[in-house]
Amino acid sequence: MATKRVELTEEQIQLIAKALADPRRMELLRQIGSCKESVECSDIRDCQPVSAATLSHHMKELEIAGLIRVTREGKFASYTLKRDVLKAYTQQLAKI
Amino acid sequence: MATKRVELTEEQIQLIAKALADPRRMELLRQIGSCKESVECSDIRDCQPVSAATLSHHMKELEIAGLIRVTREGKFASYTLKRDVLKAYTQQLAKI
DNA sequence: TCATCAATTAGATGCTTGTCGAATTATCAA
DNA sequence: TTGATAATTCGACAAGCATCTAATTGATGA
Repeated sequence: MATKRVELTEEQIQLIAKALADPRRMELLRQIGSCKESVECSDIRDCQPVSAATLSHHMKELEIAGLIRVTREGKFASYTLKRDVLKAYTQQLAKI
Repeated sequence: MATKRVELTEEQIQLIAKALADPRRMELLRQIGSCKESVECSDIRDCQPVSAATLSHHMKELEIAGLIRVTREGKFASYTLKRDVLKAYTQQLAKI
């Protein structure tokens, strides 16, 4: 899927900036982004020394910021990077 | 001055991400960036509803992150955006 | 139906941080 | 030298947040 143009509100920009401010979330986003397709929650838990509760919390922050899409199948959750949103954010910053 | 290539360490990336996470600092950076040349501290105080102490604190954070350069002349301080650093950050993000 | 497992939510805790007023430092003019 | 002004630093406080364990929800297989 080609990334499409996204317009970010000021509120979204702030949510994204905050989401990226935590090192763990930055790392999570990188891991998700490193995969062409989606990444399963359990795969991430294997790599991050953090409780399931904390991981869930961080994923929610990334989702609220609009940086990832969460899809659930049965018991399992998986995540994909929304590249168009990340791109819109970097372009917004570059305009400064 | 042409912006030159800058390589950011992981620590610097985190400092920048944190610096951008506060709405007030984001606003400050925009104001500084909106000026071709440097911006005087007093000009900023006129626009931001914040105490001198708080302003000084934020400027220090931006400076530590490497996003601005602070120059002092006599009693006065002025700030310039380090565009090469900001650019390096956005490029780093875009690589995700 | 029941036990199990994945993920989320709830509640608590300790650390970080944005903010201010007051004190301090540094500069300049009279 | 003294007084005024610009900026920073100090000390304190409240809000926010990353983290955990425990409890809950939801799905699957026996």
